[in-house]
Amino acid sequence: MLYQDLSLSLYTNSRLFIQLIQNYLNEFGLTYPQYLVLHILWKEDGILVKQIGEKMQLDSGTLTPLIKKLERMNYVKRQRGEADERTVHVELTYPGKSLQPKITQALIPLENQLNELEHINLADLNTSLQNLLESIQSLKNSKQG
Amino acid sequence: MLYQDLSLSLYTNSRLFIQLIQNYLNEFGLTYPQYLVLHILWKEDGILVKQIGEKMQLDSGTLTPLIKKLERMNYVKRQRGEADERTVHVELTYPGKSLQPKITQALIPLENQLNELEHINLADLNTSLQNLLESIQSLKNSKQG
DNA sequence: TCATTTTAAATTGTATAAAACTTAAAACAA
DNA sequence: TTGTTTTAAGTTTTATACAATTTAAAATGA
Repeated sequence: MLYQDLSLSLYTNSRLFIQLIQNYLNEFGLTYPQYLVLHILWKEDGILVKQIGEKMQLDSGTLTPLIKKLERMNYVKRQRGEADERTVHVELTYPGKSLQPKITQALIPLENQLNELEHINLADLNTSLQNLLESIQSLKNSKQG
Repeated sequence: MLYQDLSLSLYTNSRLFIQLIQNYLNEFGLTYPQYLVLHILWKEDGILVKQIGEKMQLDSGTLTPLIKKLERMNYVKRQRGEADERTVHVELTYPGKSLQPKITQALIPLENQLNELEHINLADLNTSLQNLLESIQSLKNSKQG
């Protein structure tokens, strides 16, 4: 029953890690999922809700209200696609762009703390989790076929 | 910025893994957190809400409504402590106990699927995540001190 | 003892998650 | 073309998470 322990480990690690990061996001009034959306946009601005959903594995049911919240905070602007009116492009506002260096700065202490955990190989763990994610996704997809 | 990828990996893996398990819990009308509480009680019946919270790293704000739901489903009974009236003991009912072999049976196909992922060492991953969890907890505690 | 502090649950309010459904637009197919 | 299907967002409902507060009981201390 190893997978039982694994699911519980993932569940608990995920929540506690997010709580750790959340400590540093509070001063900006951002939640972790909101921060993730901004993080994605800082790398690639103007993408569709659908594309954000693919990167985070979330659908519009979760993302639409979250992105509307970011819009009310004036960090992003939502824009209907002209060529395809079903789509919505999410673009950073100036305040949204300006947030990046501030948050990066604020997160440096956390990065330093985590780098001191020498007995943990973050790179290896990342690789293992990436492989696991692909396996889970293939299992989910194979159930549909 | 490795920890960024790590937090996203944990977040996504956790949710998708739970969705995978959830597929097998639907026939019992149970959610994953509800199943986890029952899983804990199957190993140790009659423990306190507080103790369940320590094992799952959740507090009464989450657990109280969840356990009340399990009580409405007639899987557990909540009982005020006699010696210490602040506490609440959670005990399995007969239907709650009877559920264990049924769910164990229903989860076998998932276990088989996961065992076929030979390129993933579940045991190693478990160990790494356990170490990570301890590190995260120590970081959280050190912030409080 | 009795006031103070701590503790275990419960409550309240906000923000996800996710399934199921709706809507409008685009793609497709006979 | 036009009827059917698919797709992208949005809406609704239910169930967590979690911070902050409240309540009642237990533990502590001068």
